[in-house]
Amino acid sequence: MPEGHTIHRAARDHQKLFVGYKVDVSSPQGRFNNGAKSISKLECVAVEAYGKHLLYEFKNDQFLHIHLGLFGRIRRRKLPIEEAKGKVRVRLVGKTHFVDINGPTICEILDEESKSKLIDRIGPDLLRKDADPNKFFERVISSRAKIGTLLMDQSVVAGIGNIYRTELLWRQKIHPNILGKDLDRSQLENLWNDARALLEVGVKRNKIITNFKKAGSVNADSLNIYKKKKCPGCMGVISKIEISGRVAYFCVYCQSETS
DNA sequence: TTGATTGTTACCGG
DNA sequence: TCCGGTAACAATCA
Repeated sequence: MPEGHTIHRAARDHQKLFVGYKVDVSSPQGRFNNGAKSISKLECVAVEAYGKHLLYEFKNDQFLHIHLGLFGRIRRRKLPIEEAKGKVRVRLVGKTHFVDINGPTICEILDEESKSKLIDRIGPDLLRKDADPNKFFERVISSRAKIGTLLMDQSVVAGIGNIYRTELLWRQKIHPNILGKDLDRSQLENLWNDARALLEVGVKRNKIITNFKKAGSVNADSLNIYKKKKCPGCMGVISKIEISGRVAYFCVYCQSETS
């Protein structure tokens, strides 16, 4: 379900719901990853997103760390509590609302030290003001890996997932198989700026939108080529390849393999 | 029942 | 050390 925009949107929303209040955190199925106990009635002092990781900070330097993985979902409802839908692994109960989290790959309680370690291994996050794009440029330019792989590597740049990868590379006319070291600085700056702009739209609209043609026109879809057959640019056939275990789409004509 | 899916990590081999 | 490939884990739906 999530790319970076989903997590940042949740962080902003949950900040309003939980910060300053005592929140009950429990795992209805008793399944925190590291076996830690629930957090009970501790004041929530911050909710932050780092890439696709969601961190709730409580008093006494306790952190609830959530990663939704491929299938995770977040449901937010007004109190009173309703019966859990599906397999709820984490439930947060605040003053006015409760939040159920289904299917995360990670749901664990961290201390300050392990939280710092986590943040250290996450690359610059497109949606954070403190992100340093130079770290992204340097990693890519010195790498022999494909740009299609690097964009999905969250230690290189945080927030991009499989759909944005395809759409970004198409918008910038870059073939996913081009190696990082073969790209130039301006291409990387364009990638960074476009990625950030697209993710910000995603946060605002709660939807991945990479095609901004007016509704009513022939190509009014919100995506350009992801899972599509025809390139809206040249009307050519869209190709598929697997890169880092996920399917990437590209246009042979618009995205040249030689940079 | 099978396959696909907006993700990540550990481990191994080259 | 870097890079690619594979398996494991998570949950739901068509």
